Amino acid sequence: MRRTGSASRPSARAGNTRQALVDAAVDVLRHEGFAAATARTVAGRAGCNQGLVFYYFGSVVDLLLAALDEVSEQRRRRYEEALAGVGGLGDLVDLAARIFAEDLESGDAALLVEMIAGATSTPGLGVAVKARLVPWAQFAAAALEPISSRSALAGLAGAGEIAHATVALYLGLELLSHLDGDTAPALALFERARRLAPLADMAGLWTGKDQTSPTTTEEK
Amino acid sequence: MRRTGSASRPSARAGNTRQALVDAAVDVLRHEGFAAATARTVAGRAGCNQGLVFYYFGSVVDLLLAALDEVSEQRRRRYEEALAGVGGLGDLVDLAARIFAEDLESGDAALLVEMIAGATSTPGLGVAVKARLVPWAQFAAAALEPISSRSALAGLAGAGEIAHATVALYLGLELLSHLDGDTAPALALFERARRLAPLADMAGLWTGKDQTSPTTTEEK
DNA sequence: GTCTATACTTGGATAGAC
DNA sequence: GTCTATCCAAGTATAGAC
Repeated sequence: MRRTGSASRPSARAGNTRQALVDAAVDVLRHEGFAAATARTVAGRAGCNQGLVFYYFGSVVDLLLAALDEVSEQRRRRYEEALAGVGGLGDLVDLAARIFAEDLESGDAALLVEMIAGATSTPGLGVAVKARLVPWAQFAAAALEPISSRSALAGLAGAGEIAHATVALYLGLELLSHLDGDTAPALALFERARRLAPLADMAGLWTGKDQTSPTTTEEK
Repeated sequence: MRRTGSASRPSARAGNTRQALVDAAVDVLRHEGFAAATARTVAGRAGCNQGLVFYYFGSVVDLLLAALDEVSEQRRRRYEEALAGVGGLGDLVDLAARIFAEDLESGDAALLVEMIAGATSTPGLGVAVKARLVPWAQFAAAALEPISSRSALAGLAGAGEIAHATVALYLGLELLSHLDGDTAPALALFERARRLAPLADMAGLWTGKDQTSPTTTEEK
């Protein structure tokens, strides 16, 4: 097998140190948190020298933002893919439950929360993180659109409001779950929602693509 | 005016350095975040020497926990006082909106979130914070009790589940608000809830102290 | 109780050899 | 591109003077 030029141990990186650093940063943020995500720790996990963090990213914060970008992009793709198959409130709750469980398990949700909370003590990080949060809010708004703008609830609450609340709930549940590693309460909540979804579905909370009022029996 | 014994500047502390340190820690956690809450920063704000943190609290973390205790106790008292006057869903939403706006404004919610998120990178802090979170969850459960156990929703979801979700939403909204200092979305959400409350009230979501079901007038 | 001084550690960032 | 070496700043914690 081919070795990289220098004599350093090949470790976890196959010729792409920059990517190895991003991956390592993701890993550290996920499991050790923002405060532990130092240049030395991350570089150590990537199997390379600490100075390379600055060579590639200029600063630690920029590396962490790159890590956030990485998972955000992955998640966004997966979410939108999954959303395509949703045809009712039951489906949507199933999807939300699955997504949340995955993000909780993988630590992706934790990473996001750490970056948000860490932004408080790093000037300028707040706006950068917020910009990267926009896609998540948009995804939530899109997913909830059949409820917020075409259902029986339409007009009672704005789509943006519902999306904001949903993202907040997602983050808050992660925060609590991560506190003691107990994901049971959050998962139970989604399980409950899953069981309640059919009821709400029948009550007219979800409407199909082109159905605006229950008066016409055109095509379903 | 009386001066304290030594020649140091009287600053913000009137003879009680320990309390001044706690207050300063509260202040720093509120506005600068967990990562900025170092012995030097806090002691500086308290107007005393950095070494006194260790003299009084043994470690920085223990000082921060004392700060968390301080605000938790204050909040708990205020909440329970306010809860006494609640007589319907409308009242409850008003109370929640007011409490949340206050906690957002004062930074108390931010302090809690910072401690939770910071716990990730400090071994042992997680359980300590969780223990201090129990009263908040209990308060939420008590406040929501008329909805979760005696209303039309009773049986659909457990009281613990609803309380957990409520606390999570509270924390998540703070997280988002603090990100860019924009509290508008969160406040708009509560404003919306406030307007919707009367509707839900009429729909039977709230029941009085001794009303258990519309069929029997016996006591439960 | 409070301060000064200091030991020790860790982290961000740069310079320069290879 | 990667490493070693190093500088400097900041943090925790302790010792000891007052």
